Amino acid sequence: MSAVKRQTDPDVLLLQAAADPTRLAILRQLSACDEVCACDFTSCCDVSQPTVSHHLKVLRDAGWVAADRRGTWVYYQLRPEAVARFRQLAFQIEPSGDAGRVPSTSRRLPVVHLPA
Amino acid sequence: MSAVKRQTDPDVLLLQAAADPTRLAILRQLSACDEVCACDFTSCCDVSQPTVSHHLKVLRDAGWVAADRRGTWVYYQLRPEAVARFRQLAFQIEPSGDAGRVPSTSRRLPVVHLPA
DNA sequence: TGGCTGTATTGATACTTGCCAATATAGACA
DNA sequence: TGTCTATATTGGCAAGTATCAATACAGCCA
Repeated sequence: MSAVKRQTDPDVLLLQAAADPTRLAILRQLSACDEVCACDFTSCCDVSQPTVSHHLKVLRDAGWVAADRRGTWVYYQLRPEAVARFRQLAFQIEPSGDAGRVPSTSRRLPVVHLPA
Repeated sequence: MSAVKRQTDPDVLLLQAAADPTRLAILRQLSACDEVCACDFTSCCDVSQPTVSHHLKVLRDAGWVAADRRGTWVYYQLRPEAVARFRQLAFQIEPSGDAGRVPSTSRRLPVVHLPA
């Protein structure tokens, strides 16, 4: 039941895919270098090659990353659509009383009220 | 090892707390009404009272919500600091082509509608 | 005080997930 | 063809988690 519910909410899928230390490290790596070879994640994430491959699959299935095979190597990059959806989600969640206020710790971001 | 790693990254904790259908529903409810009684989540989330209480505890521990007891009832609300951190994270993850862009002035987010 | 209501915790269970070793697959090249 | 490298998948295990029933706790009121 809960498994069904979970799989039907794309936002939850997106969050779940990002909510892992290894996968968040992968996403951050992809933010820094726009294209990263799969073999490079093995060193940066301190896990075995099959584990990296597994996490990359999770990120692929969630729509976070796109894979591009060139010969033997597979290069990964962030999918802008997923990043956009993540940002929309970030702006959906806001203290209703504070709508329009920017906390001191954050950059000055536009407070956009997006449709559900 | 992974458990340790996970617990040491506050961003992962924040994401993990949000990456559950029930808890995301709670966060969205709190975005709509800035204060919600604990008893109201039972109906909106379609889970039992102990389960709601459990999820509220997870959100509390992650810093997402604050609890305010008034007599018998406990009212919950979003913590702006958590919302701000979540937004920072959302803008930290970006296709490298967008790096350094200031969102408030040029809000040309790659808003592409994702396929299901 | 006792009884009532709302909330939190405990205990048990089923499900999910992260991990690695072993293996399979894909492509390059001789 | 065969071998080599890079990547993906499988199988199994250990750990985590979502859930509810039962119970405990907190606060109101008679």
